[in-house]
Amino acid sequence: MSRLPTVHDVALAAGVSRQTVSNVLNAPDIVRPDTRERVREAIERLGYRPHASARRLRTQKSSTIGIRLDPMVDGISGSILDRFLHALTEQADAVGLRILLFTATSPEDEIRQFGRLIDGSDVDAFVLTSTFHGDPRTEWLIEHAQRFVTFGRPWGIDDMNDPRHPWVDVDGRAGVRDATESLLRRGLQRIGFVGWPGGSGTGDERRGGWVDAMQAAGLGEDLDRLQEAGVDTVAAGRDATSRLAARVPDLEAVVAASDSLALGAVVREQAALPVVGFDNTPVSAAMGFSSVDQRLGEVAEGVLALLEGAPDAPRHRLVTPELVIRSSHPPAVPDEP
Amino acid sequence: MSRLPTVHDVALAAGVSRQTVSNVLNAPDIVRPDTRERVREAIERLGYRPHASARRLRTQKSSTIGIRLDPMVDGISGSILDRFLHALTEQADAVGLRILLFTATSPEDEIRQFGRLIDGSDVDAFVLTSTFHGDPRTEWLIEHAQRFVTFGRPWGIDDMNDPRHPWVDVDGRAGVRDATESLLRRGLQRIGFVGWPGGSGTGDERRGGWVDAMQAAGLGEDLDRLQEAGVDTVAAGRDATSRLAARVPDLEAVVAASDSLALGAVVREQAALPVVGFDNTPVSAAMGFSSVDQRLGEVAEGVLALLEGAPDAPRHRLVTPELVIRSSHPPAVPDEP
DNA sequence: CTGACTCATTTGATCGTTCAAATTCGTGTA
DNA sequence: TACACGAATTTGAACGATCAAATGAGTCAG
Repeated sequence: MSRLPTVHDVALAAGVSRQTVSNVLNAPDIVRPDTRERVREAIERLGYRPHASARRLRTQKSSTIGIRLDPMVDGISGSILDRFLHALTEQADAVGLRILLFTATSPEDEIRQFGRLIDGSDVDAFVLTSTFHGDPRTEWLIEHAQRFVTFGRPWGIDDMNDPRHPWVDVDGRAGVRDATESLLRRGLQRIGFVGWPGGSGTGDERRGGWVDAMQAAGLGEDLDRLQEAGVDTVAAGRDATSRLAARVPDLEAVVAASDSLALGAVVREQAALPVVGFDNTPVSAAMGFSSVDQRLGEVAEGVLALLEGAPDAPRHRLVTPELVIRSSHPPAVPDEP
Repeated sequence: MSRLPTVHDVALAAGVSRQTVSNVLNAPDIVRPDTRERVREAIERLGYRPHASARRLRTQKSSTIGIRLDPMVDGISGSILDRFLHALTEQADAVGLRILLFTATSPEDEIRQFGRLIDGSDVDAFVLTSTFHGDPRTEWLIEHAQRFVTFGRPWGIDDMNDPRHPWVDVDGRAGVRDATESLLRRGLQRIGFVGWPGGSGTGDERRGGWVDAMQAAGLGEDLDRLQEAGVDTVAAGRDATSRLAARVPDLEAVVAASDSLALGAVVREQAALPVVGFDNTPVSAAMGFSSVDQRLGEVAEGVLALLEGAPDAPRHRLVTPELVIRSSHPPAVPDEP
């Protein structure tokens, strides 16, 4: 197999100079249409591909996004990152960006990795997942003037609108509100909520969606009695649902903060009650219960847009999730016209 | 922030030439110990990191492994790739290799991507997952003299020992045999198997492990009656278990070819029977049933070893999985001394 | 017909590293 | 003393692309 063709070879073949070839690739509009076509034809004919490393050396941009591959989280929801990664990879590819993976054992270690990757000019932007209150990583990145976007909003008081911290998040509140309203619209009223213990921003938001919908429906009385909480495992979901069902014998449905909790509810209830989960994981599909889908494609799109984005463009984006209705959902009531 | 230091800066600081700095990094043994130390000190002091792209341009090696990120598979088992990826990333990093992700919509598309990545000198080796009978991808890679390793053995007749096709796989047969023997050792005898429909190499191997163990225990009579099959979903697992239980009322345990099928069995049986799955996914942990762990760390290690491996080293590796026993397993019988 | 101006294209230099060949230095041998 | 030899180090060139500045070809007003 002979040497791969370079800009030089293409230039020779098309009877133009190196730079013109380069321009056809990077700034087509400044090249006269007929030359452009001739060069394109030569590129095609020779099967030329720009050498990524050479380009990166010259431009001093790696066009690569670093993302930490989390150690498998406990719950079933681990696959969200997986799907997000898939969407991100696909869309990044379309705009000429690559995804470089790395691992870390702690936030501090992750910061160490940031340094390594930046110093080696391996990446020129980061995507962070699973942000938490007082996250040292974002602070470090801001301090060191690195490009990044977080999937997950910052949970500090004022951080949400800090223009130095771009973020994309899913509007969990709206998602759970939708799910609850969907059940209300079908005539159910005693709708319980199984969530996470208070204090996690994400969890509180999701609970808030349920509260919103119940109150709007004039069912704001009994909300304390109708909710239970547990850590994000199937067992906790099952137990929480048990407690709830014991306290509210005429419970009509359960909305859960995650598919893990929802699966616990489903296992416990043996499909006697409609259950709605959150994340639309393969498990919800497999078990046939409804779930709120995070629309990770849109999240990925938002992340890339913010990474590229002009400084004056909005610095964050809230994606509205979508309720996916499955067989265990109660049948729809004919809509009012 | 000022410009990052280069070999030149380090050379100046240490009072040597560029090349000596380069040698300290790439061939330390040809540099005199005291010079070496002086250069190392300068590197440390300046915080120098070699520029990855420059190095790759010069050496014409990308030190990057391409791996396709599968579109989320249906079942729960999607997380295997996830965990494999994690192990691979971690270990690759340790030997100076990077992992580059890409996506593809079909094997043909994947082959197109191979071409793209090779032509752009983005990667110099591939890791393939989910190999299947008559896989066109491996053929293409062999044809085009590309370095690669598959996770999953080739299923063609003679391919297994083809030295041009290096592979690492998990010995599913041994895993299921172990699982079955573990139940036999605890005194159970009527152990059913819920597998995939015949014809998939992996599935047939796993079934084989169950057959092996049963026959070795002198229970080879009724094997046809004791097995059922279904596609790899929770629902299929539930239904297959139902059929099995209907036919074999005194069924004592179920061994399944996957955690998806196993979950179906668990849901159906409500923990009345011990169930053993395969893959040790988070779901098995969450639901508390035993499962066979693929030891993805060892698989990753094997993959990297084969990628680097000398041509005369063994061209494939079979990893023995490990049974993870959980609460739903029957209590151990005191071992014979 | 000249000069100013624009648009398209070319030329030389450069990014940071490593390869290959050249140089320097110390040491042992005839 | 001279010479060869090997080890340690240095020097010039190259990898393949893009940047910045220079050149060439038209076009139009004066």
